[in-house]
Formats: sequence, structure tokens, C-alpha cells
Amino acid sequence: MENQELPELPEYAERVLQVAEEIPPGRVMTYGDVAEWLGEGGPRQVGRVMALYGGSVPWWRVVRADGALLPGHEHRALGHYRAEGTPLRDPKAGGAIKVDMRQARWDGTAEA
DNA sequence: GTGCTGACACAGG
DNA sequence: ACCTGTGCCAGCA
Repeated sequence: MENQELPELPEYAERVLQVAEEIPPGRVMTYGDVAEWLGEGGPRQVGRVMALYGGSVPWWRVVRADGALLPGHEHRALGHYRAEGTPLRDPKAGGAIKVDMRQARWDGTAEA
């Protein structure tokens, strides 16, 4: 009786969305990490699920391996990161802002 | 069944 | 910082 939400989602998609929702504030996971954490598919499958159903989950907490934000939604994600207190990587060099993976990368393990 | 594309990852230039 | 090529898996024409 746990499925009260997302009635017709493929299990894989549901799992991906579940992980995304489980990511604590101030933390981020890479597509590859999510796929590995699930133990299935690959980073592209996770990315596609996010692209399709990500609208219902904190997609901004799922970033690329190099910490680059989502193409087209950088500003949106940045607003959330600032509110959550996510460690950001130097927004100075007029380039693309990125997340400080060194601190923000969450591996699914409970941390203090 | 074949080929292209994609909210990717990694290595090299 | 940027682009290119290759590998991975899945969806779509």
C-alpha cells in the first residue's frame, strides 16, 4: 500500500525519482551515481527519466559528473542551491557555475 | 532490424 | 574553459 503516487510509472523511472527525492538538501548526485546506486541502466537512462518526470522531483539535486548544472535551467537550479546552502564552485570566472562535488556529492550514506 | 539521438562519463587535445 | 571521440543503455522514426 505504498504506491499512492505516480500510478503508471515504469518501475525504473519510479526508482530514479525515489532516489532524487531522497537526496538531502545541500547535497547532489551525479546521473552515473544514481544509476550505480540503483544498480541498473546507465547515466543516460537516469537523465531521460529526469527529463520526462523530473518535474515532480528536485531535479536540481541531480547534476553531471563535473558538477555542471542542467542546460537551460542553471539559473533555476542556482536559486535552489542558494536556498539549500549547496556548496557551489566559484561563480566568478564568467563561466558556467558548477557544484562543489568534493562536498556536495552524496553517496546515499547517512552522514552527519 | 537499422540508425540517430539523448537533462551522461571519461580521456585526450 | 572548450570541443572531439568512444562507450553505455534505452527510446523512437
